[in-house]
Amino acid sequence: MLIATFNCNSIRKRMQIFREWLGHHRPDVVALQETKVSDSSFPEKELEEDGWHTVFAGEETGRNGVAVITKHEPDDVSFGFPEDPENTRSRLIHLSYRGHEIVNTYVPQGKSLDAPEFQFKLSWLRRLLDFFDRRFSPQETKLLLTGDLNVAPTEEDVHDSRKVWPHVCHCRGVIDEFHKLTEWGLRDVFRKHIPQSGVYTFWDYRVKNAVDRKLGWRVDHLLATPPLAEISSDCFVDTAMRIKEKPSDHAPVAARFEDFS
DNA sequence: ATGGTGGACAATCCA
Repeated sequence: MLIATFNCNSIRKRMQIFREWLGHHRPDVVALQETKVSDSSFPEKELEEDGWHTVFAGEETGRNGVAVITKHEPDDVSFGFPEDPENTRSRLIHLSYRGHEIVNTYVPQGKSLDAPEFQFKLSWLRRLLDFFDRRFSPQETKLLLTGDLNVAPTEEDVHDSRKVWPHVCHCRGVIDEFHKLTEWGLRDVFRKHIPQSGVYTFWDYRVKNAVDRKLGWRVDHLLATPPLAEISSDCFVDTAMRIKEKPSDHAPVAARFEDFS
């Protein structure tokens, strides 16, 4: 079973290379972030024609937006945090999928350390943990938290930790919240398979030749509870997609699990 | 050098 996460930075702009990617990898689940499209304009039909099931939640303004593409019909779907579903739906989708709980989120970037948006980001990470703790058991649930978490949790996850510190994606506050999630029971599936530093998932468009110069960040994650993490067999960043026409500033990250699909 | 590029929508806002 192959599960991927991809901040596509506009699904409409990325439709051509994304359809090719789906056809090549035939994943079971793809979590998308920053679809940047209202629900009425989501390119549902093309994906359906290729045989995919799609759930999505966007905004009329064209900001944020998340979606999940699946090979089979999901068993259950919910949007946003239960206490505030309307205001949080464009950043969070939860699927029950063939014995797995899959949570796709686009964590707020945070703007700057002194901005109210940064407090919103910290509260988002706390609400994620609260959501999991109320509903799931880390030792029993096959839970995957995936998406653009906007957290580079260690110095191995940014090109120059000391240079960027403190950054909204790489500072004490967000790293502490990330650790609370891992202490609760979520394991970093990427790090299980890729121990070396310098493998990234995001490169700022504004930095010239950022990919070649390895000036990236690892902010897109697949975190799994032990029953799921222990059956992962591989994880990779698909940098091939980055050399296509009109790439996103993020690359897809995918993990394979020895499981039914 | 408070820049740079790309995407949303249609003057700026966000990453």
